[in-house]
Amino acid sequence: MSETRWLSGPQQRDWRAFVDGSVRLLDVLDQSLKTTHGLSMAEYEILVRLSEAPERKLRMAQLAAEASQSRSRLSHTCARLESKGLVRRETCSSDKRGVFAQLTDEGFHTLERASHDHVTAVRDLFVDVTEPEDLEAIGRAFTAIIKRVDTVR
Amino acid sequence: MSETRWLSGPQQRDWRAFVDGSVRLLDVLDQSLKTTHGLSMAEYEILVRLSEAPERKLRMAQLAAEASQSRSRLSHTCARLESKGLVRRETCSSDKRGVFAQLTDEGFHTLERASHDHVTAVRDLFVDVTEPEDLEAIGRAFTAIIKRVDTVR
DNA sequence: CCGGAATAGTTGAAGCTTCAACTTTGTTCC
DNA sequence: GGAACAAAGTTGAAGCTTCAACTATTCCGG
Repeated sequence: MSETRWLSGPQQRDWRAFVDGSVRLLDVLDQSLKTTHGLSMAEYEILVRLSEAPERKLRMAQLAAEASQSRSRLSHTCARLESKGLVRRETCSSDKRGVFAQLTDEGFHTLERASHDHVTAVRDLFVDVTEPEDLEAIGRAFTAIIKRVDTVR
Repeated sequence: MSETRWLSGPQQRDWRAFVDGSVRLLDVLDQSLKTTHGLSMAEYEILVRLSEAPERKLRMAQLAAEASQSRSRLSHTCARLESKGLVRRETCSSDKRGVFAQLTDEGFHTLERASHDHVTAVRDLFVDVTEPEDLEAIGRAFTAIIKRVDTVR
């Protein structure tokens, strides 16, 4: 076991700012979605991905990948969304192991309402307090991180 | 209710890269800490804050604020850490409502071991795939976000 | 100095996530 | 063609977080 290579002072400050900031930011967005629309951010992400898919439906595995969730978690969450009437599930005819999740009309309208407030909050708390070039840097950096992290998962 | 001001295409890409990337990154770090040292990242953060405090102890409320956790969550988590022998709690003599959490020696040594691997992972998955100027941008941006979010909480 | 409001922290239940085991269906290859 | 293996999802239990209610103590205005 090698000697630990600690982060430099500035690196550590930047890293901690990110961890604290992202935890708090995602927390507030989650609360806000939950209290005003009864959705968690995880549920919201699922509705968004479905709304953008052809016929507003996706296979469970793909939906899980796009929403960065485990399959198990998606199963449970979809069950909840289904019982709220926002999503419907149907088995895939060509591959009988498979299941499609599809956004219902009610789900779509719930998403329309929720996304208005959500985007407003994202602007208020994130975009509007970040310099445009810093926002680009964030996009660049996290795109690379996603690629890196996915090699390890 | 006003018209929704959507994010621009690039803004949306940057925002989504951040959300996906941070979820996946924090996820992997959490798994890794959990499997190799039996600690969640939330627990790890608590140990870190305590280790840096004078006498390695802090009041519960301050610890909660520093670790970006609710008091309730901290109570539960501290109870678990206490039962693992990593933390000890004692009431404050000057304010009998108050409680100090203190890192035990065992907690300190657990942290020493865990932080080695954790920092290595943070380098591998975050620092080393990010351009230095992008890292600075992240630090700057999230420092501002913390300030903004804390006005709303 | 007393009664009401505020602060510190805990608790138990409900809700969500993770984990491991399981069922069903598809794929491979001999 | 069928045995072994892999892939898609689901399930229930255990673990962690959130929520609301609660106790105990301190602060503050009159």
